[in-house]
Amino acid sequence: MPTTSAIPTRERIVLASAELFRRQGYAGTGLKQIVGEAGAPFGSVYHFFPGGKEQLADEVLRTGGAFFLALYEAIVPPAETLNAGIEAFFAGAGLTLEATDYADACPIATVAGEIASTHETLRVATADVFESWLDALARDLGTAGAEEPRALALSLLALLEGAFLLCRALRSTEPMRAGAGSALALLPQPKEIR
Amino acid sequence: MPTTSAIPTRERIVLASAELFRRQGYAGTGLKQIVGEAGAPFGSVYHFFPGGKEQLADEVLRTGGAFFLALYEAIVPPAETLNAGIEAFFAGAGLTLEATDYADACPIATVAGEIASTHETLRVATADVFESWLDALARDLGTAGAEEPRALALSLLALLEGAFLLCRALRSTEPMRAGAGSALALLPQPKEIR
DNA sequence: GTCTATAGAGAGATAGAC
DNA sequence: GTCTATCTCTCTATAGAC
Repeated sequence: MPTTSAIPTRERIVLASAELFRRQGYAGTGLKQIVGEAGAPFGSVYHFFPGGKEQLADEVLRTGGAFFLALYEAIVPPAETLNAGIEAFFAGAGLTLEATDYADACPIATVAGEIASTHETLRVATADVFESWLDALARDLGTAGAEEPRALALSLLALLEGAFLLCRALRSTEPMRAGAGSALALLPQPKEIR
Repeated sequence: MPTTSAIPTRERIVLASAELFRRQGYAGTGLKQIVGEAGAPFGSVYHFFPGGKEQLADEVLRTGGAFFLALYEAIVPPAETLNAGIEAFFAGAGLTLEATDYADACPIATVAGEIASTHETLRVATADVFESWLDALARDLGTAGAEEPRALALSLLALLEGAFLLCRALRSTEPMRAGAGSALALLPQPKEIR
């Protein structure tokens, strides 16, 4: 262990921003709070992100989106069946909500809602992230035999996002469990003898 | 410069706040912007809402929730079948999104997401509103023969909320149409006469 | 390059004139 | 009671010391 700092300053800023943005939103999170949480000097934000808060948020949304996609890829495709994979993903979402006192839900939804009509470049970033998720989900749905993979992917993602919001507002995982049940009902049923 | 106004100052403030909060969120909307939009003097906010921004937001969330519930009651129960009512409600949501350039979605979702972990009194307000909607929806689902009305109501509301978010981010009504299709698939099928 | 100090704008909130 | 003027605080952003 030659040197001290484990995580570089730039990365600490991105990680702290990701956590705060998803919990408090974009406008509700100040750069002062971010550098405080990251243990970084204020000027580092503009050293690493000359475009300021908006450039930082853009990168946070895209990296958070990529991380969530990787989580999906690690859980769903390796599962024995698509149903089991989707069920595990919803269950994991509920566990994370409980473990974080209903703070950590979708990494981009809170920001997506508040900036959709006001910050066009960030809106595009959220759209790109959602499309990347939809592509992966539709791919797996098609493989599993869904007739309209794109439409079903949209519905399943909407179910998840809506359940995230309701769970946080109601402080309960009941909406996530209900959403999981409905998700399974919408999936193409595994081939069976009829 | 008008000497009198048809709508009282207090109501104009609430209406302007409702529009701005749902589009820009709570932290993203300033009181200065609200009174500017409402054509009211700044001091009126603290005259009518001594509790400041948070008291104003609490009332905005609750009145917006009641209005949306009234919209539901006006569209869904009078419909010939529950399926037709739900379909009409989703269709209306899509039309409103298009007509407002994807600005007007759920009246409380944007705020609900950003304050869930930071403003407990507002979080309770959003929870109360969601529960009032769920009660009405579960009531109608039970009447229509759903086996688990509460769980299904949660899923349908999650579908709607998630579709709202995706529509705004993608600037398309495709998620709302997909959500409507899935909503109908989840509903209890109308009894057949034989 | 890293970090501090501060500028300038705008926030929420308040006091007091009328 | 209605409305104006201003207070203090915090925000994003920048300049410059080290």
